[in-house]
Amino acid sequence: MVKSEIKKSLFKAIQSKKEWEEVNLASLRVEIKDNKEKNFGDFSTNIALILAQKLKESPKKIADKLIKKFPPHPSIKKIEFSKPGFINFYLIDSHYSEILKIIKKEKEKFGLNKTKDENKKILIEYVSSNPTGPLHVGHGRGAAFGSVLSNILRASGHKVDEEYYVNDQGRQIDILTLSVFLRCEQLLNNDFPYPKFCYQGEYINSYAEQIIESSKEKGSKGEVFFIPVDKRKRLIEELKKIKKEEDLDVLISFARRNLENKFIKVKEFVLEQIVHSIKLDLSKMGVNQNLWFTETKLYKSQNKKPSLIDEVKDILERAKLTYEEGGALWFKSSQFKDDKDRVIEKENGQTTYFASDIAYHAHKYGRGYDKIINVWGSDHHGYLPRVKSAMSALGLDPDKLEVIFIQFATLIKENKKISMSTRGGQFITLDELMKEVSPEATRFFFINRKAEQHLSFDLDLAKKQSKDNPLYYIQYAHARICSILKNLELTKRKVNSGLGEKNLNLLNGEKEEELLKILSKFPEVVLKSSDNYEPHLICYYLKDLSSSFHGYYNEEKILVDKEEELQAKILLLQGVKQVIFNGLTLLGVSSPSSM
RNA sequence: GCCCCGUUAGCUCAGUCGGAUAGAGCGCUGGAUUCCUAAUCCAGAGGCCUCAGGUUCAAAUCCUGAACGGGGCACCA
Repeated sequence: MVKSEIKKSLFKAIQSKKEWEEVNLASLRVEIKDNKEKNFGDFSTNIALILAQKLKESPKKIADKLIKKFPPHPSIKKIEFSKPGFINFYLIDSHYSEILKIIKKEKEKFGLNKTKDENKKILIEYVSSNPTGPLHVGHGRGAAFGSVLSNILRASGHKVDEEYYVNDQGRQIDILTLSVFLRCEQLLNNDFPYPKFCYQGEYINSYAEQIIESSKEKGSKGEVFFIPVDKRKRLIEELKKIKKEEDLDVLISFARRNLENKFIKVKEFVLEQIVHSIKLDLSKMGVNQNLWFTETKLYKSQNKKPSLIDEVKDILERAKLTYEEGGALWFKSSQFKDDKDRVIEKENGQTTYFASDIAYHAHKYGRGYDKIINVWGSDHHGYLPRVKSAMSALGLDPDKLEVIFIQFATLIKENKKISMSTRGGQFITLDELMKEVSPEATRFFFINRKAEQHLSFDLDLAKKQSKDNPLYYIQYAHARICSILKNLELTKRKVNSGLGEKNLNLLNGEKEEELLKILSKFPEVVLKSSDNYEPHLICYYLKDLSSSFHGYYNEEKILVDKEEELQAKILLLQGVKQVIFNGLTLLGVSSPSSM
């Protein structure tokens, strides 16, 4: 926070010089940086170097003038010029220890941004996996990312809604329903063929069994036929003819015709089951979206008004941004920023997934958010230009929509990659992963890498209970502090914060200063990770803090006899404990008091 | 062919809107426990920041090109 004050003061200093009137402050890319090297003070700025170019004056001269004009600041001890043109700021010794009073006061709110002028209303949509099967490892990364980012954005003062978009419409769901039907038939007649293009997962069988069970209960005596007996032969013949994926469409319409409302009922049943299990998996991981938006909603017309999908179609048509070709309806997305035009209504009259997405995103815009964030798998990156094109076409600001692409995750076990093909049901589900390691570790390890990086999730490491495992390392630091505080109680000594606050100057060891410095950086780290959508920064920060604490712990005895020193140290430990807690809470991970 | 992401120590990865001597963990070598949790700590070795140009007072960082790896280019979702 001192940094922003330094920047302001520097600008004031510039303005106070007549010969520098022309300088455009807004265009200056001034930075105030933390110094790694102690000899250069606490902060440094490059302002003199930047101005040197514009003013055609030496950095030294500029720096000298700036230093002279720099208004006094209670936390700044001295300001110095240093080659080749930096200005270094040295803070007074007590500056960093003051942070302990602030932490003490703000407690779990420390690190949260309180500036209200930049608060935004944000919608963040993530996971949104098709409800055609359980979540797998790839979805887990998106889930952890979206959830933690939401926490962080909230911590920075924004109002955040978390949403899951359920694709409960369209062909994939029909294939899913068909798959369940065919499994039912197969369970009742072993010789019934099952196409390889249908869903293969074990969960399909389980749904089929449930359906058969419930049909039995309803009175039909044991033997249940879903397809009318006279049609079964025909169906088996059709099944034998299936050569490619598209051939399934024949079966779907066959099933729809002959099963009538049973098809819809089974579809609804299966969807409900799958969505339920998705919600369950997510909540196990601590992911709880507060909004669930179904694609079906886009197709329903209400109060005699056209459906959302018809509405956007209509707008595009009236704007003459569509045309017919080959029996399909195309949107002229290439007029905006897309490589080619895209189909919104297929030859068979069905609208495409893209059409749904236009309507869906238009609806998001209509809900009054300042920022709309989507978390997508990196394999969808080519999809973004067409969605943005559509938003532009509808007269909406495409920049309001921001998409974060998450790279793929691979699992490592015993130093070997585990292959994860979704085909053939040979994939590892998120639930299995959480059973193998813990839900907490799952969350942490997914966040512990920036989104653009491919992630190797090392199962053995995530289970390890040693410093190799960064999560345990951090949690252990927290537990250690709790243990010390407990020991203090056992010796019948009491915490006296007032005395501690008066003796903060005793925290002058090298390790203590380092800890104080790290603690005071926490608010910046939260802000930065929020501004740049980089939750991983919190993980790295907490590792740093924990490492510094463990070093301190090994070097110095905390529970010393001298009361003043003891109380100051306790205050420091409480600060570290609080910040670890606040950080882990942002990550959605617990802070155990004993391990 | 076009587009997105990556490439930093033996391995896994950080690296501030370009800034002063490039960082951590693992692994390796050597050490630390009569004492608050050794589930820990300390020290050492280990670098052409993939390559080649360019911009700049200053490049791991920005621009151009190349190589390698992952992903994407549907009337699928």
